[in-house]
Amino acid sequence: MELDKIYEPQRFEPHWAEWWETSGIFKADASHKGRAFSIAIPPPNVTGSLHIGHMIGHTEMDMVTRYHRMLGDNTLWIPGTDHAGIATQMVVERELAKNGVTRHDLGREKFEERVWEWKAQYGGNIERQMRKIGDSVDWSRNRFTFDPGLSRAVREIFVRLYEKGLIYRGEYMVTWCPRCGTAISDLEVNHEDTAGSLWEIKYPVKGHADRFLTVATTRPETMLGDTAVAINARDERYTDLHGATVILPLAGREIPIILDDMADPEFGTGVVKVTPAHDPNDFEAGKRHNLPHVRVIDQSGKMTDDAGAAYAGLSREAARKKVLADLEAAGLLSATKPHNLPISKCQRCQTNVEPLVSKQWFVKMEPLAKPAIEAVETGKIEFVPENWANTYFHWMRNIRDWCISRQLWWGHRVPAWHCTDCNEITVDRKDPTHCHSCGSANITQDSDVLDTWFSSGLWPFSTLGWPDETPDLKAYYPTSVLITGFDIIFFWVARMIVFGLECTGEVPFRQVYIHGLVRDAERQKMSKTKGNVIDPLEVTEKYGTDAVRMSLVLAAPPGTDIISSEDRMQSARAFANKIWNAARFLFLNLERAGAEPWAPEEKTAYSPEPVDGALTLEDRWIFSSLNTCAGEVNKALEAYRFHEAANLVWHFFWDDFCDWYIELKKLRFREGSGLDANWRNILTVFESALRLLHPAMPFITEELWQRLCKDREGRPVSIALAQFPQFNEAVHDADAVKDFAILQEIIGAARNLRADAKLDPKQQLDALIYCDGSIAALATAQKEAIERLGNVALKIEPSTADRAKGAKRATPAFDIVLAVPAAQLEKQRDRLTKEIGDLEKVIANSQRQLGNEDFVKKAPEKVLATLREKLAGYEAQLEKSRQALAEL
RNA sequence: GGGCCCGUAGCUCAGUUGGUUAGAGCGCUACCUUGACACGGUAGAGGUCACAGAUUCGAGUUCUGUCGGGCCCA
Repeated sequence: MELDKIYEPQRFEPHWAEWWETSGIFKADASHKGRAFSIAIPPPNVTGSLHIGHMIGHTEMDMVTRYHRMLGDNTLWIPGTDHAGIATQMVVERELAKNGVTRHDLGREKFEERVWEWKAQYGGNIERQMRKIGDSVDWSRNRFTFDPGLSRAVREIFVRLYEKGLIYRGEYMVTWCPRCGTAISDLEVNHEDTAGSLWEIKYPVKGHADRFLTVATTRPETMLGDTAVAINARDERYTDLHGATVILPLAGREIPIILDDMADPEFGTGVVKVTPAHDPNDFEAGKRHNLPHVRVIDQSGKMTDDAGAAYAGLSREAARKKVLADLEAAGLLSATKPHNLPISKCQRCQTNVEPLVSKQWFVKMEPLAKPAIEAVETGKIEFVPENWANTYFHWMRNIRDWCISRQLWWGHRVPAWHCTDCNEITVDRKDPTHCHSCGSANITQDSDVLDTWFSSGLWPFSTLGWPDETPDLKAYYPTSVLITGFDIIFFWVARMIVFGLECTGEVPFRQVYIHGLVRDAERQKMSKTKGNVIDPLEVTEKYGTDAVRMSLVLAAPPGTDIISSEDRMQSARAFANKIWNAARFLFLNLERAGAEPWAPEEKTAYSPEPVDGALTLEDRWIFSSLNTCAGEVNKALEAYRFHEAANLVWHFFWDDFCDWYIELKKLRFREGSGLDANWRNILTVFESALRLLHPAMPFITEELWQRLCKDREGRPVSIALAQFPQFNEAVHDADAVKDFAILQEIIGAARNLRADAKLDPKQQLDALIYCDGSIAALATAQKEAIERLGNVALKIEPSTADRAKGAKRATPAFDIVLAVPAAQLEKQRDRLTKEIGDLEKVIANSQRQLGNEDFVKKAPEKVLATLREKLAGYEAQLEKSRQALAEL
């Protein structure tokens, strides 16, 4: 039973991590009778590895899952990963590139095989990490967004939406990444404020010698694709030019001057260039005015032939330089002004994105968004903290159609076939052999794949077997809560709500808990590209998984970001070490007492057992304290106040259980006593505390619980399956709590007086306590405790007795005097003087309040009564302190 | 430009519906290797709750404004 002197989590964590999986205790059973609690993991990217940011979410999910499992709920946590279209394709292409091979050399089919091979070999990284950190997921239900079942769900919803007219294909301006060679959604773009320039270019007006229209632009290279310039109709400066044309510099093309509100007369020269093929606003303007598109930049980011022979083939950057130089030479560049502008970059590869017109597939979002907004408005889905609902509403109410096609090879292929004979499209749940319009067999499947988030959006129900009505779907859907970071509210949360309602008619989850992001010491978001990620495996190796989990949970109150710091991990490890050593102490002394290991019959709340026919104060108090703690922890966990739950058990275990309870129980240990009531009480509290701690610190609690309970008959195989402690009104002992507080005050006063006197701490001092009635009874009963913990020899005197010489502390309940030589009393004097000053201030304050007629009239009686009571207390205290000072 | 959040002890942060002399962890100071724990114990120092108004008998907590910082969206 003996434990190592120092807590070394590395020695037992791997064992329990493995056993939790092989024993199958987290495997859910859909036929379980309990209330269902289910949670779907936000599927991490299959190419990814767990960073510390995931770890907070995983810890919170694990805490809430373990908590519900211990409540006896029918609990399921579904793990899995997503296939991460662009990211995975990039990884595999990079590998091929090492051998000078491109995906085109392999061909689509072979390439896809290679990706599957890669996935089999490296894709399990994040799952291994999840096993290591103790996630209590059901691995038998592990899912991948590209699994056959989930792919069928994707196909089903695509066809449904297509049939409803909610998926369409068309030529629109989309955000294009020239490096990735695919369209991406607006969400996959980062905007960075960058110092750039605003160039002013003079466009000669045709037929008006020496008349120019000056346009301002941040992207001069796109002027080659201008097909108009716009002015505002009410701009009087240009009224005479209505209907005129200008000659596009460098290109020599004649383009119209159009009247459009997009030109703001107040801003700059009031003239804007219009490039419908390369700017979203201009694209719209082009539609309004029927302007032609001149495409000057291609899909790889190079200038096209239409840009003119002088520019064709140049990169965007080189073209800009040349255009500016050429304009300058022609005397048409009138100004270059510094200008800050947002530059849009591909989230994956940081390449500047390009707005391009191309043929893509879209989901019509507005009709789908409506019920999704209502679900949150009516409270069917609740955001925690609730202000995140604003972010959600804002996005959903301004939603734009979703471009779901990607020009990639890794992903769910668009289930649409194009007919080469009639040009119609056939979309079906089963691969068609002929065109549904003309019957021709000359059909080919669309080459695009779907956005990964299209499949992730189905996750809460596709993982449970949808579109089939499986027992899992019936038992666990809707899921209970989604726990995730705010950065994917749009990407994922919103789309799950949309798809959940559309596919199943029900919300995908009832609550959404949004946690903060973990930031580094400079408050930077952690990201692979910045290279500031903390590897959770490294720190869990160093401090133990439990300590890292605890440190994160404590640092993560709802609605705040989490600053990751190794200091916090160290202090959490110190806490784990404390638990370990408390157990070590108990086990050693249990052996010394000659008692066999023993654990109480499992209950959710306990009352203390009498020792030698009577309940001890420390037992009455600690059971009350445990009871209160259990109640508060339950409340905190129900409300997703993880940090509060962690704080409560920390305080209970360290301050109450270790510092007071164990210290007092040391007085009652007798060698060879066997397993007496003292021991049964201690072990009962300790075992309950382990259960309270288990959701946050699963490893150390499992290790110690197994050692403690291994021989108990009829026990669950794991603490993870034991019941979670609950509050029980009947157990609460208010008198004990009150008396114990006075005991603590007596001991505290003795220690404080001694410390101020700066005497040898080993020297036992005489102490006299002056009190009457119940306090005197308490002091008498707890004489040994006071003497031991205060290191004094105690005498109890009536309050009327003359005070002895020495250091004195006066409180409402008692006075205490420590026999300290007069020479050591200086600090006492300072302290009393300060105390008197403080009291005078507080009394003046209270008197002023009570003297205020309005206050007395309007404040509730309860507040008045407590204040009067307190004032009386302060006054008595002041009197005592003054007297004490005088007696020094 | 629209929206959200933050400003409390040296540092990082709690403080739920307004009502004890505002708390924790780390750090700091002094003392202590007392039968588990120095990853420990005991005692202690440290705050005009960013600023200015308003509401209220009463504001760290509600409202308005100012300043400073962060984030999201356009």
